[in-house]
Amino acid sequence: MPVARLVMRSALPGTVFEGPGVIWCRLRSEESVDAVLKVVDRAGGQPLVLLCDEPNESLVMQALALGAAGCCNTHAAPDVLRQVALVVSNGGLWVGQSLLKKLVGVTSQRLGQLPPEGKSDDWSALLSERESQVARLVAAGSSNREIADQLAITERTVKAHLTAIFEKLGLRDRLQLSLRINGLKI
Amino acid sequence: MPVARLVMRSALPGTVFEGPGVIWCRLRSEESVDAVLKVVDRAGGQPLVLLCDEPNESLVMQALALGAAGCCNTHAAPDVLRQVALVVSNGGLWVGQSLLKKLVGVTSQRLGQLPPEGKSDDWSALLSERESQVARLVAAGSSNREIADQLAITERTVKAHLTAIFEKLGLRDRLQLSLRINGLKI
DNA sequence: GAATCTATTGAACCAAAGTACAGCCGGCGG
DNA sequence: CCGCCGGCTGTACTTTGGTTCAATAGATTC
Repeated sequence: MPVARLVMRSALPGTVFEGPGVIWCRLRSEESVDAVLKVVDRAGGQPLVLLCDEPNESLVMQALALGAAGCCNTHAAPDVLRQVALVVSNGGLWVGQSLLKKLVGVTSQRLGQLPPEGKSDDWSALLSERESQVARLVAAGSSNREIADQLAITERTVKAHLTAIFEKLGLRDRLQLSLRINGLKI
Repeated sequence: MPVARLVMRSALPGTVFEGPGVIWCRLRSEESVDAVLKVVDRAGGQPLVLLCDEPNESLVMQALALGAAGCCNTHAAPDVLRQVALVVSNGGLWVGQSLLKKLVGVTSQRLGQLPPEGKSDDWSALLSERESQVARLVAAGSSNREIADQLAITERTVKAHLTAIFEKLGLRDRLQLSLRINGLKI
C-alpha cells in the first residue's frame, strides 16, 4: 500500500520521494543519471531506486555504477514495484533478468582474465609472459600495429609472438585465439 | 523462523533443501559449482542460493553465471540469511557489498569504451537475415572461405555482407564483430 | 662453456581480409 | 512503371595477417 502511493507521487517530474527504507527518484528522459543522483541526499546509506520512462541497459548500468540499488520503469506494475522495494530495502540489488545474464557473463569472463597467475585456464600456463600480453591484447580486439605501439616493440615482433602462440595453442588465427582467451572455445 | 531452520538442515554436506520460494544448496569446499548446480532440480524457476564454507569472488561469480540468485557463507548470521531469502524470493539478486562494487565497476568501465549508442544485442535488429547468419559464423571463428561454403555462396559475397555489417555496426574488422556478437563489448 | 629459452628484429613472401566500383536479379511500395 | 532494397557476383586493388628464411642478445640451466 505505501509503495503504490509512493510511486504515484514520485511520477511527478524530478520528484524525490523517501519511503520506508527506500529512496525513489524519477528520472526524466532528458535528464542524465549522474546529474540526478548527485543532488539526491542519501542520508544513512539508504538504497535508492531510479524510475525511468525508457530504461535501457546502458542507463541501468550507469545508475548501478553510481550507487543506485536498482532501476525500473516508471510505469511498472504496482506489484513489481512492491517487490523492488522489498528487495532493495533488504540490501539486495534489483537487476532485470536479461541484463543480469549479460552482466554476470561479461564480468565472470573478465574476472577470469585479470589474475595473471590465478586461474586454471591452460593458455596462460602454456605461454610466456610476453606472449600472454600479446594474446590478451589480441583478444581485446587490437590490431598488430596497435599492439606493437602499446608494447613499444615492432609489428614484426608482434607477429613473431603470434606465430609462437598459434603453434603452442594449436590455433589458426587471431580470431580463434580471441575465442580461446575469452573462454568461448576449447 | 523457517529460514533459520532451513539453514541448519542444509548445512549437512550436499544437502539440497527447498524453502518457501527459495532453494538452498550447500556447497562443500571440494565440490565444483557447476557439478552441484547441475544436479539440482529447479522446478518452476525457483531462485537458488548457494551456501559455501569459504566463498570467494570467483566462486560467487561462477554461481551467478550458472543461474544462482546468490551465494553466501554457510555460517552466516540468521538475520542475514533471512534477508537473503527475502531478497531472492522476490526476484532480487543477492550480491555482497564488496563484490557488487567490483562487478559494477568493471562493467561500467566497458560502457565508457564504446559509447556509440549501441546495446550489445541490437546487432540482430540492425542486420538483415543473411547478414546475421554471416555475423554469427564469423563470431564462431569461421574464415570467409568456410562461410562461403557453408552458405553456398561466393567468398566475394561473404565479403560484401561483411562490409555492410561493419558499416551498420560501426566496426573495423571481424575480430571486433566477434566480440560484439559474443557480448564481450557492450 | 655449451645448450636452451625468450625477446627482439629484418627482408621477403604468400594468403587472407577488406575496399572500390561496378553489374544483375527479384520483390515491394508509391 | 520506377525507385529502393536485399541478395549475389565479378575484377581489381590495398591493407593486414601470418610464414619462412634468417640473425643478435640476455638469462638460465646443466
